[in-house]
Amino acid sequence: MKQKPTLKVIAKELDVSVSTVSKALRDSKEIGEETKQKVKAFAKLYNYRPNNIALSLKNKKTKTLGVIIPEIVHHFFTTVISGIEQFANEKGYNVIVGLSNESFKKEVINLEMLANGSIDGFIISVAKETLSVKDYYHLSETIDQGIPIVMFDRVIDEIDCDKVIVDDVKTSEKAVQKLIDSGCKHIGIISTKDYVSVGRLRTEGYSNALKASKIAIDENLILKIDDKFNSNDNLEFLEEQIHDYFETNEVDGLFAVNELYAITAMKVARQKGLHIPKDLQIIGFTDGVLSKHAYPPLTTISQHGFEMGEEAAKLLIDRLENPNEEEEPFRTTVVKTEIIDRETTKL
Amino acid sequence: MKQKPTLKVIAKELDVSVSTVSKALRDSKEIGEETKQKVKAFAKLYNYRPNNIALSLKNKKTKTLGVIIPEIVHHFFTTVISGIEQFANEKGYNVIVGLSNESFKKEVINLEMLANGSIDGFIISVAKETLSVKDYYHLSETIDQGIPIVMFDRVIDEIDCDKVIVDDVKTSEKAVQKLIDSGCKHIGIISTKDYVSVGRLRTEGYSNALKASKIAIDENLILKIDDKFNSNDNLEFLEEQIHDYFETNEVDGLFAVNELYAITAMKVARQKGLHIPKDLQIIGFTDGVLSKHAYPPLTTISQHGFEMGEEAAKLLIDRLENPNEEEEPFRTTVVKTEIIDRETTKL
DNA sequence: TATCAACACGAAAACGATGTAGCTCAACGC
DNA sequence: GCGTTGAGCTACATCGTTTTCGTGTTGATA
Repeated sequence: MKQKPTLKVIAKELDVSVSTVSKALRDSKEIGEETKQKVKAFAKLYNYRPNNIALSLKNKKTKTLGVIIPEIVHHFFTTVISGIEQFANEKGYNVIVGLSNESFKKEVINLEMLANGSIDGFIISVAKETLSVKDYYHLSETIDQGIPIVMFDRVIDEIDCDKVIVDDVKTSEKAVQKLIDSGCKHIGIISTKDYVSVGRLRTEGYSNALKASKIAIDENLILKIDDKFNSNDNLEFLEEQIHDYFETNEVDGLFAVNELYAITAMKVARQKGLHIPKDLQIIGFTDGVLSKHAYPPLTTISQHGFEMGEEAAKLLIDRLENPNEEEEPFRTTVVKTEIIDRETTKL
Repeated sequence: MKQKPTLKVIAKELDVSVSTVSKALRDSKEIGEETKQKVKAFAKLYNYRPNNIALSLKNKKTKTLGVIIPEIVHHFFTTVISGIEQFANEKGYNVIVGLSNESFKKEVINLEMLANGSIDGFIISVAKETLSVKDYYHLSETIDQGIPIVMFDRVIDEIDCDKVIVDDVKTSEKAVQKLIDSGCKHIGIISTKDYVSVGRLRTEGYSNALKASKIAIDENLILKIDDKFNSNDNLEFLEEQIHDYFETNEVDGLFAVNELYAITAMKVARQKGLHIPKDLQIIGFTDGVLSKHAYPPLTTISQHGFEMGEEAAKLLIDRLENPNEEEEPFRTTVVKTEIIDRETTKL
């Protein structure tokens, strides 16, 4: 086992000083050509690489981004991570991932674990529990300490920072409008409780679309699922709720705020003998593997997770590398969405 | 914006030495009770946290694990990451994620980017391209430098290190046996090219099962997909290949080495008017969201990704924290698998 | 011959923390 | 009165780099 060489050992070996080695490797003009060559050759031979930790300490930059998400077993979040990773890597940054598991406490712990010098900035999608208890101290404190945060998807209006979102309201309007245009008369929505910002906004879009077409809003058609936890932990619960919903409501169009809700609704509808899209048209939100490979393939809204990730990384790295007295105003990037037409709608 | 305080500023503020502050905070008996209290109170007030980077440099340990996987938009890998993350966090470790995108070059770059002090050890599932070009220098060199590696799922026999795998051969045997028991007479397999270890082993299990039942092996029934790249990049290609396969072969049982192959096969079969499971029974490998939410829900083999992740993290951290002259023999943990019976098989 | 760049290099501080070794002052024993 | 002891604190080295500020040796110039 050959240990990684340090400047010191190279210096000793070559009988020069540490500074000389450092400068030679960085091609400083202070060092003579001959010495440079000698040092470089030696460094290459022993495969010298500067120790990142030492550099981080010196530069007070780690070139590492902390990404904290509710769960990773989730197509949308993984595409976002891909985007972050790609952009970050291009810029020479690494990515540390922390999972909050939708828990407020774990989110706080993760933040604290990393906000001690390990990372330069955060990209975060807030846990449902955090949104529900409305305790944002850990976030504001982190920002206060000079560590920038970029929020994506689930954002907090009260916190001032860069954000990457989709236009949930407008997008949902478009989706519901499509349902209307396809002839649906009784359009329902399966959403989340209002504390989840995206759920609230998408419900708002749903209402807007109906109003615009002068369709009365029937509160019974609005189902707000209360899933505080991981999406897969309470699948039966979800199925049950949707089942009850179908028992008490007759709908011919359904807008679901995520693909799991959409897929589950399809499953329940099928059990009830409904044919999709003949008897019931469905549009989901978030284009993931489930939508693509569902039967029938689900018409859905793509929110371009990869681009959201890229954009979030870009915002963060921009801010990190241009600390213009941090007086730069905070930006909110709206990533455009797109309806992917598949087979659960007629149009 | 209040900057994070360091020992130095606390020391100056309280008019004691840096060492005193450090020791007071660590409850050293060298320091008088009074001073301790004073320092602790001050530290709490200003929310002092030791700088991780400085500690890493001093201790030559980063308490960070590097995880390099082919792609993250993939249910199996994300469950593994969840497992890694959970175990690592419990032990006070962080997780840096690197994506190889199935590319040899990106794998090498990722390894080098992290093997300069940023991490204490690696957990890796090797890129397909790496397996295909059989160039393992970056891996052996990393190990040679004293950075331990744990491989999972896609492992390399020639490299000596800790490994976490499932018993692909035995498991596949069981699956195919199940198909035989369910009355299938013409059983096919959709696998990968042989350089992907898991594909080769699962094909081996397939053959074994047939041999055990004295069924002649028909090479035509063995389809080896050559997808060097990301699973989603060449979906049409995959579909085409499977389509051709069905054109030239009559099968009533199918074993697919991953869920995407299985789902795609179901789709093609459906297009050909085959009823599942009446006309064709299918078993997949890897229990993901696709299998669970497919129509009909796919009978599949769960390889317990979460446990694999936990196990990998455990092996790595064990080795990191017990550097018993690194003479500890390398271990290979075999995580047990399980057939999840759903609706694409009769039994 | 004294002066002065230019050149090539080294010493030392700094980043933030820890731990060893040493210092100072008081109390105590004999 | 002198050595010993211990409590309580500080100085300093260290981890691996970078960078600023010297410093000694040239060779050229006035």
